[in-house]
Amino acid sequence: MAKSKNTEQKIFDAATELFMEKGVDRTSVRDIASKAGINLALMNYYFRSKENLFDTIFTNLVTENTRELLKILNSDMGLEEKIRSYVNAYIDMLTANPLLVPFFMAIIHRSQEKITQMKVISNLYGTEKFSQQIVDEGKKGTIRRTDPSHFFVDMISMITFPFAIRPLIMDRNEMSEEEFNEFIQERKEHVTEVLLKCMMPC
Amino acid sequence: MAKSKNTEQKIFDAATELFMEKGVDRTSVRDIASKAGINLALMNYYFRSKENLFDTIFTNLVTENTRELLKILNSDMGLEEKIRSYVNAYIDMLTANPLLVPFFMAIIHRSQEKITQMKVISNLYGTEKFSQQIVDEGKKGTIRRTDPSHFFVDMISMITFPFAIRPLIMDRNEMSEEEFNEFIQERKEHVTEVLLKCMMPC
DNA sequence: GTCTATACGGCGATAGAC
DNA sequence: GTCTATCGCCGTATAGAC
Repeated sequence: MAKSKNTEQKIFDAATELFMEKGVDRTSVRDIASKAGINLALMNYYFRSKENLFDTIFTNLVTENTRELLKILNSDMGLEEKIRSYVNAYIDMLTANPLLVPFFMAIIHRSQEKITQMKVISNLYGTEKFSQQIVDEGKKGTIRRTDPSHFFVDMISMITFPFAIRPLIMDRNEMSEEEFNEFIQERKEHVTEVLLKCMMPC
Repeated sequence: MAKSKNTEQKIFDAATELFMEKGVDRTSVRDIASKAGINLALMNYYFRSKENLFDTIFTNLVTENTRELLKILNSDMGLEEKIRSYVNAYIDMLTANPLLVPFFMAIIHRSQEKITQMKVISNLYGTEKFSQQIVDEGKKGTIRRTDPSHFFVDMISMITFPFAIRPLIMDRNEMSEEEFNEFIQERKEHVTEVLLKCMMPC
C-alpha cells in the first residue's frame, strides 16, 4: 500500500492526458502504461478495465470543471452581473484546459447513453434559478421577454464552440496559440455584450 | 466492370452511415462489409484502406453539404437577407443530416492535420465577401461597427452547436425527436433575430 | 470483379511468480 | 503491489482460386 496511491494517480494522470489528446479509442492501455512509467497489468489492478478507467476520468473532469460555473448560475447575483461572471469564468476555465471541449464533443458522439445517465447533465444544466430569473425579469419589463432555453443555448454555444473548432480558426486566420488566446479573451467582452444587447428592451 | 459501380457505391454508403453513427474508430471493416452485404476483401479492392475510404467519405460529405451555404455567403444579397438565408439553409441542411456536426467535431479531435490540409477550411470559411460587407456597412453607419471574425463565429456557433449537444438538450428538456426538431426550427427565427439585433446601431 | 482463406500484428485482459 | 508471460480476440490487409 506504500506506493499505491502514487501509482494509481500516475495511471489516472497519464490516461487523462492521453484521452484528451488522442481520444479514448485511439489510446491503448499500453500507451497509458508506458506514459505512466508503470506496467501494463497495473492498469487492470487499479481500474478494472479501460472503460472503467475512462468512466472515472470522465466523471472527474466534468464535476471538477463545472463546479464553479454552477455556483455562479445559482448565486444571487443580478442577471447582468451573473451573465458577465459566467462568461468570464467559463472562458477562463476552457483557456486553461482547451482540450476539454473537443474531448467532450467526441464523447457525446461516442457514448450518449453514458452521458445522459450520469450527473453530467445536471452539472452542465443546473439552470432552474437562472431560467426563472430570465422569465421574472421579462415579466417585470426590465428586459425583453426571452425564452430561457434558447438564451442558454446561445450562451454556451458562443462560449464553447470556438474551442471545438480551434484548429480551423487558427489555420484560417493564421493565428499562433497566443493569438488564438487573445481572440478568445476578446470574446469575453464580445459575447457578454451580444447577450445583454439581445435582451435589451427597445 | 459490370457490378463494379454498384459495389463501390454500396461500400461507400454503408461506411458513410456507420462512420456517422458509431464514429470512425469504432467502425470495423467487417462491420462495413457486412452492412454493405459484400465481402471483406472488396473494401480493399476498391478503396486501398479503411483510412483512405474515410478520407474519401469525409471530403465528399463536406463539399456536398457546404456548397449551397458558400453560394449564399458569396452572393449579392444585402446583409440582412443574406444572414437570414444562411441561417435557414444551414439549419435545414443539419436537420436533414443531424449527425453531421457530432461527426465533424469528432474528426477535428481525431485528425487535425488532415482537416487543415484539405479544402475543408475554405469550404466552411469562404467568408471574404461576407466579412467585407460587414466592414463596409459598419463604415457607412448602416450597422454598428462589428468585428467580422467574432460575428461569423457567433453565427456558426449558434447554428451548429445545438446539434453537437443534441442528446443533452433532448434529455434535459425531455424532448422527443420531433420536439427537438421544433426547437431547432424555432432557432431559425431566434438566431437571426439575435444576430440582427446585435448589429443594430443605437 | 468477387470470393475463400489466412497471415500478422496489436488489442484488452488475466494467471501466477515474486 | 508489482512484474513477466501469455491467452484469445479482432483489426487490417493480401494471396490466390474462380
